[in-house]
Amino acid sequence: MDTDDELTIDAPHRELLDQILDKWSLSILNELCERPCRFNELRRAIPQVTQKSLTATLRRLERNGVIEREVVSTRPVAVRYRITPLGKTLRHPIDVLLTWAAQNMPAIERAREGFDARGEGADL
Amino acid sequence: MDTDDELTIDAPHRELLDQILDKWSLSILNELCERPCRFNELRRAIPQVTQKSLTATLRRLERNGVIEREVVSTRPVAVRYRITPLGKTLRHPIDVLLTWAAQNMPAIERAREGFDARGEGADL
DNA sequence: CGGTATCCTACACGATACTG
DNA sequence: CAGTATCGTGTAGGATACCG
Repeated sequence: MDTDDELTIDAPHRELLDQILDKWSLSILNELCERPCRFNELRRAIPQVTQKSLTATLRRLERNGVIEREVVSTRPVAVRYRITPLGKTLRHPIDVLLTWAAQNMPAIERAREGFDARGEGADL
Repeated sequence: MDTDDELTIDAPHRELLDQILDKWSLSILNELCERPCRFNELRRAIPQVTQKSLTATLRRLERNGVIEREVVSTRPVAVRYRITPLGKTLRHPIDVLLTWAAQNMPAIERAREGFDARGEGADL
């Protein structure tokens, strides 16, 4: 437990994590880890996301090399997104994160209630 | 590797992760995992953060029960922040994340260059 | 020292309309 | 189907000043 970790978080790391842990990326990656998806499949899988945000997020993930965009020139066009080998290396970190969230959600909720009951952050 | 993960990301999970993986939380938690810190120690450790953002982030982390705030009523007051047992459970997820970032940064940078060179996202 | 209180601005994000 | 274009808004977060 005392792995003496000297990991720091410099700007490039922060920027990278911002691009991959942002509002929609986690859901998209989680989805694409299970199977390749077309654009509208993703929309249905993540109903809250708008076209615009989905497009933007997909582009960003593609730019970072974690997903791939393949255009099938049928009629009408089909576009299929899939995870890349690099993207697959994200699966473990994401799983760890989601598992943590699932396991600790109750404790977090209790903590919030206690905090809020004391009115220490009435404006949060 | 085929753990058949059916982890989904519903709103509460997303909200929770947003509060803990946001711009400054990772740096703060990473710092507090190593030692308790006073307010201005944290500012020095993370020079880019402003007072306002640091205060806000600390409050949010406190609300979620992952850090503790102890006021030492000396003259002038001292305030010491420390990680809680619940917060310590975050160390592994964070380490996994930072390790991933460190290991894959070069690959990501190459992917970005390739993408940008093709001009596919001239406006990103 | 460890914060609040204001003010301000960029940008993330949603809503809506249109297109090859 | 898979986007692009345009507009409008909320708000995260920086700059600055002040306080117990």
